[in-house]
Amino acid sequence: MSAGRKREFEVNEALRNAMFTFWEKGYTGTSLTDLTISMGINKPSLYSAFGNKEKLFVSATGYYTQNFSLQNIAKLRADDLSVNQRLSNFLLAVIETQCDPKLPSGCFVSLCASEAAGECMPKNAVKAIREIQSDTERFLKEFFEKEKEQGNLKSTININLAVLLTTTFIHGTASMARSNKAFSEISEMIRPAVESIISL
Amino acid sequence: MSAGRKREFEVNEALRNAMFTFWEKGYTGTSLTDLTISMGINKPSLYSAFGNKEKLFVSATGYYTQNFSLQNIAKLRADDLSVNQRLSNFLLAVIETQCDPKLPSGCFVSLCASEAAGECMPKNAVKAIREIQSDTERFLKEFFEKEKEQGNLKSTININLAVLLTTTFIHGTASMARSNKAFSEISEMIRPAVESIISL
DNA sequence: CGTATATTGTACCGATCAGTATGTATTTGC
DNA sequence: GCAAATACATACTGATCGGTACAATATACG
Repeated sequence: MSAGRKREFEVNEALRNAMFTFWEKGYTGTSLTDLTISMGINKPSLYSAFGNKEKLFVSATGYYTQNFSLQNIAKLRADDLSVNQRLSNFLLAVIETQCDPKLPSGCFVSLCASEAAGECMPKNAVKAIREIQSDTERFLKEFFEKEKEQGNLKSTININLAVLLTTTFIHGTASMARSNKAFSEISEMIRPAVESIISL
Repeated sequence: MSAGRKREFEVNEALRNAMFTFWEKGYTGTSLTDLTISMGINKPSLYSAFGNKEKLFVSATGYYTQNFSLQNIAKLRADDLSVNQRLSNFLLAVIETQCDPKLPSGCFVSLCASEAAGECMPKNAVKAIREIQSDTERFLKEFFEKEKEQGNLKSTININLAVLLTTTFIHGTASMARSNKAFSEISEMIRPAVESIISL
């Protein structure tokens, strides 16, 4: 082990809190002061551990992917369930996250992606968010393609449209959750949404 | 007419450009400098004509309502068309606006509503955005209720769910437009979306 | 014309932005 | 115990934030 004073905070825990702050306020809306407060450290510690605001944001997107995105995506892969059940469970998990009172409302990715279009975010921050989006699209595409191959969906299904309907629904529910619509109401939409996708 | 030097800019045109800037960058992301540039005036002119940034934003939401929201809502009221056609035309108009290359991408209301949840927007700005949202919900609710009364929808339809599905779809497509999805793809979703709502 | 009124441009205000220099405290290796 | 290395806390940087004071300019009305 190298010499030097020991770090007095958990990097991963600080990163988690940083991600929550970005999730709540967006990239531009989050100040360095917001971050140092939520992370419980001061600026020099932040800069030495994470580089700068942009790099911290990129790290935060990685944290989100590992601890939120991928856990929802996993719901698509429960082999013993029907297509309908798997897609429904996936959407339910997404909406639970969006409405969880212990988390910021809505969706971290959806919020920052909309912000990114305004061109007031640094390049690598935009890139990181775009990558989560394209990853999600790819996972959904693979899901629908596999189900189609296995005969669980119509052979005429338009897969690109199915993916787009799914992501559109997720971003829509994120917006509703962000506007404080109740989980009980939002989750009611899963059934009609899934049916319209599956019957394509 | 009162004495004094004449204003060298059109208030309504300046307001329009201010609204476009908020639409592009959100409330927090838009600086006074952004505004004075897009409006083609300098700060004292802005403050004398519009009060301050918050009041300018409130005025901008009014401009949006009059010139964008209400024009789309009008599509719901074409008496000679079927429910399906009216709702489809409404959604098509919304998506055309969201994807119009001459306008900022996505939806002004959706963007600012998501931003508002982060609590970095002044009170009256939040209030103005929330009012546009509740107005839209009220118009949609009236639309579905009237159609139900007239027997154009099932008597068992869940109207609150129909409204929520519609607004969720709109906010979802706004997010897609903001992520540069093509109009041709987004508009393809109208048919399945409308069918799932109408068949409730 | 002269005066009151309104808008303009410039230059400024304190506060906050992202980011850093510097000195002190703490740890390891020798 | 001492030197090198790392992290901490404080205080600072120039730039930009929203907002304004002030003087110059232009208009209407007496």
